[in-house]
Amino acid sequence: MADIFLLEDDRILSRGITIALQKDGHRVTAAYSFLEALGQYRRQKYDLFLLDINLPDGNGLAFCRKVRETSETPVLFLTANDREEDMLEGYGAGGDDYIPKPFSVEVLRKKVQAVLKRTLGDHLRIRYKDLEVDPDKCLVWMKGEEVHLTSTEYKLLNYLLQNRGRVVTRGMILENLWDIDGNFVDENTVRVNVKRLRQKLGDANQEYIVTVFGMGYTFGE
Amino acid sequence: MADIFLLEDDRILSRGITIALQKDGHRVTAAYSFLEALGQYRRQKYDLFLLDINLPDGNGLAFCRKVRETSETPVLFLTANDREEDMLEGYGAGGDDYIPKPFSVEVLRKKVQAVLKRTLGDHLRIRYKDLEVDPDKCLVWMKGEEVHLTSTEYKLLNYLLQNRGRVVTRGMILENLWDIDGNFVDENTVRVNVKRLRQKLGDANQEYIVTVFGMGYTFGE
DNA sequence: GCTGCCTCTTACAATTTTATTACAAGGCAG
DNA sequence: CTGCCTTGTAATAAAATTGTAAGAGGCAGC
Repeated sequence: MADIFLLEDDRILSRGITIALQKDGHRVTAAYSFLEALGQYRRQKYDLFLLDINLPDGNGLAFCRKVRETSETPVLFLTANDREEDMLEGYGAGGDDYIPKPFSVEVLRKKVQAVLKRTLGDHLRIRYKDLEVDPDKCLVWMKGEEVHLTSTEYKLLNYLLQNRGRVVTRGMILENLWDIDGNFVDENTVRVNVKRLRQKLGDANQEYIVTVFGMGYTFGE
Repeated sequence: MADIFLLEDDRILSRGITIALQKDGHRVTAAYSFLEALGQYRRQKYDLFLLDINLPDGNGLAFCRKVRETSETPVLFLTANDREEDMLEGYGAGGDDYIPKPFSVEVLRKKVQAVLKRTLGDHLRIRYKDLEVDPDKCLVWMKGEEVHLTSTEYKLLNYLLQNRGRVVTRGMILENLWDIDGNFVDENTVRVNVKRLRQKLGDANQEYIVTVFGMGYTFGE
């Protein structure tokens, strides 16, 4: 299961690719033009970019370079088989592989699978809307931007994520995140930390951490 | 995966070779003239030199001798097929093999692969930015300069490298690098050793060893 | 609107965590 | 033994985090 960004102007082909990949459990975000892609791709982290090279209003290669400026996310190019120079340039722009058109769905799935296996491994990231959490690195991203959290904030976020769909009271949070050894901590402590977390996540409107009046907090929804 | 230095004045050919080798997972640094090569090649360690013999401003053979003064790094020559004397001279200058022009990309890849297999074996060097580590020889280079590390520092660096992408706590480091036989060592020991390592690596800005406040350390990123 | 309760927000000081430095004990080669 | 290098400890400085308290803002019931 991975997040895949697809840039392909042929809508019918795009639809086909999307369906094939979704069948494999991936989430696909499709863009149909260079400009649209530029506007969209930063809104979330992706595990793989699938880029058509020839676009009516730009070039997939340029887009690849743009991606490469800030990340190592793998890139697969879709290109007409007879345009060998495109293929070569694809590697030049930092692409990981290419799929010559026309291609069978099987080839596409295999290539995608291979790249994902190589790059993701068993590495698992948690995503919700524009939020992304990497439990291994203890890193958090919001709209693609890395957000620095303190360990308390990180633990708090993690706790809320693990209890998604449930309302957790401040008491529960205190019990789980603060070692209560007779050393009492004010419940307001939780409020302050929630506030700080919200601030760092840019979550003024409680899209992520939602207050349930009289109860506590819940994540999302 | 290896670092390859390419000296070839024909830019189109150079580009093609670069792309082909990158496809095989190698990193290629290209120089287009004798002088440029002289200035560049010391900035990093390479696993293989690919040298054109005929250059407008110098000679690949001379460059090869220069390389041979300080290292045993393998050298492959690119030479026009009809200049047999070049080929012979190539071996004289310390070259390991030659590839007659014009050559197909396949031949190039095979020869490169063969040489690397022979010289590197499964020997794997770790590189990150300007840092290079040879786990077999326990040697470390920074910006091409060898850095002397004590065994503790080396073990520490290695541990961090092996856990790249993960945050390791001071406790984990202690458990793994210090034989805790009831003989307790202060956690600050780790801090001090990290400090010493950073100093030797010239890593004042934590580009390599990054502190994760409240957690521990992580390598890179 | 008013009241009482719940939640948010803010600034600040205390605490915790990390970095730095100096020093002394131990080890090893000559 | 002597000198040099390594390495842990402890003390100090620097940096970052975190709890508290107090006031502001909301919400529900009346």
